[in-house]
Amino acid sequence: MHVTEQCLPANEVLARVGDKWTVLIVMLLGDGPQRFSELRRRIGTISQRMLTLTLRNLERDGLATRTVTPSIPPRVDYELTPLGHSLRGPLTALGGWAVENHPAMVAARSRYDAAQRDAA
Amino acid sequence: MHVTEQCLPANEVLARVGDKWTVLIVMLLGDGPQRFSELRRRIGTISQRMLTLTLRNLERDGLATRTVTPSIPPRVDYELTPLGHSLRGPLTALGGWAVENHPAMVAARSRYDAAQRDAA
DNA sequence: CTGAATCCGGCTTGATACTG
DNA sequence: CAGTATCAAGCCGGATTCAG
Repeated sequence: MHVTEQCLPANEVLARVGDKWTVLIVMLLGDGPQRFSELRRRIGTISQRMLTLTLRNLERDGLATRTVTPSIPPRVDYELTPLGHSLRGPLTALGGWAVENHPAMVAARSRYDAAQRDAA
Repeated sequence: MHVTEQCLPANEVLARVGDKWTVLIVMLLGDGPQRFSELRRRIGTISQRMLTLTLRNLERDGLATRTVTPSIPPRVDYELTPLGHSLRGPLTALGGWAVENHPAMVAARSRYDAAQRDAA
């Protein structure tokens, strides 16, 4: 099996999960079901629009469920599906790599940029 | 430690690696050092511009090295650094999840889109 | 062969205002 | 409270052309 064939779905998942808010929200939902406003408050800087869009996409991809309680005021809870929970494993693995090697990447960038400046 | 703090570097790495070509190129470079034209040929559909940009970013982040052989015609080889190789582990883990669960995601999308059409 | 420079279309994100 | 609609801005990726 060629590498490229493995990479098509892998890249699609990465592109999907690599957007600005998905990882954060999946991890927050890992703590258990939560309301829209609770997620909004915990993230702090996200716009209503992006929170809605990201949650919609998670629902669409079968990673989360959306439960509406028709009360006044209305209440909507989001929860990871088993599929969504299963994503947390590989995600935390990559997260572990990130926290461990992020300093090295930042350092490499500084060196590279410094070298570029010297050349200029 | 809050989840959000873990997620900042994690998301940065994912955003970096979630672009259109990085994963594929890292995996191809996993086979060993390769020339610019060889990568171009193996990928097939990538533009010169994006191959150059992606490789530059890999070099900048310390994930790959760029070796120029000043001959005529010039020859440039790219190779993963130890840091780059260490990324392959978590990457293949997520890749495994992707190939395993990609069908489920596609199916979930179809269901969701069908439900949306019915509602309309 | 490898890569830089330019232009351009599209998608993603964000701010703002409005609704049930 | 939980959205939807609209608009503007910015970045990404692709095609093309030129250069060492």
